[in-house]
Amino acid sequence: MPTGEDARPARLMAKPSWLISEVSRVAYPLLSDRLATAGSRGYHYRLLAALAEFGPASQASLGRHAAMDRSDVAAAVSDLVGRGLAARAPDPADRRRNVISITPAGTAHLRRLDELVAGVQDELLTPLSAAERQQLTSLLSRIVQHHG
Amino acid sequence: MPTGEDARPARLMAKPSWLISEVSRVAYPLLSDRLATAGSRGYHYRLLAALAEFGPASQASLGRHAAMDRSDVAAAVSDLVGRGLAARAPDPADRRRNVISITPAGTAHLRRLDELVAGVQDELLTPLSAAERQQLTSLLSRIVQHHG
DNA sequence: CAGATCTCAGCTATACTGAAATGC
DNA sequence: CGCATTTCAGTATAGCTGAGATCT
Repeated sequence: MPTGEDARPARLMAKPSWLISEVSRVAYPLLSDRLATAGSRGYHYRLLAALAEFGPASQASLGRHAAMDRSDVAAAVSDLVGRGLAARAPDPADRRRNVISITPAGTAHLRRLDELVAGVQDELLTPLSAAERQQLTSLLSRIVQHHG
Repeated sequence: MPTGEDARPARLMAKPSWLISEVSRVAYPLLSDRLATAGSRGYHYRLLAALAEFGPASQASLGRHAAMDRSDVAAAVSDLVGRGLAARAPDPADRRRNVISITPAGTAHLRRLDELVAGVQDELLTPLSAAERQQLTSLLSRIVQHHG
């Protein structure tokens, strides 16, 4: 094995879509492992965040806020309810719906997850200055908004 | 449903790791669908790129260059060989290894995939100027290099 | 012996699809 | 009727793990 095998094809290194997927691949286990220390996954954090910021909502509405599929919302909400972090109740005004709400324990849990997630940002963006992190966030936000 | 349900929790929108995964989620079907028009997937492009730029290599070496798992390399190489885009031959110097090489048809196919992938970059980065695209690429590259 | 390579079976999480039952 | 909601079963992919056989 003569030369460095960690080298990547130049074709890939020059493609933003490749870099994005590589950073995403780096970020995923960082986030996933941290959340796991609190017995949670990304879906749980996203749902709790949506519940905390937008208030009680149906599962369908929740899925739109948290950018999750209806199918995955159902399963993840059941997890949260099972752990006492959220409550599921029938909607008296529309009996097709469940109204999901965050519990006090859920709010406390979200705060804990917030700290874990903040730590991941620092770890992921270590090589960037504060100004560069802001720049990156801004550029990515515009891409996300455009494809919204 | 009073207010916009496309709104995302502020907690998420402020997290680079979330934005990265969102952009990655947008980019994936763009890339995947385009490559599918040529009967290929991301793994195929990455392998062909590594073969074209680093020359014939063992599957293990190929996996390191293309950032792929040994297991996935085996399956994807079999795909390429089956389509005549790569060749698999035993290494006379080390009989544990297969030497994988790109064929002329593989080189031609790679050129075609290159055009498709280039189109995806434009589509993904539509809202950004040329300078901003360069900036984004640079920031992402530094993150990737740091976590290499 | 340790260590590398290849193959295969299987696993997890994300993301998604289809269908059915229920209700507006 | 059309449409929305929930639930369940199932699919696909990327990425990864473990085990075993082979070879250096």
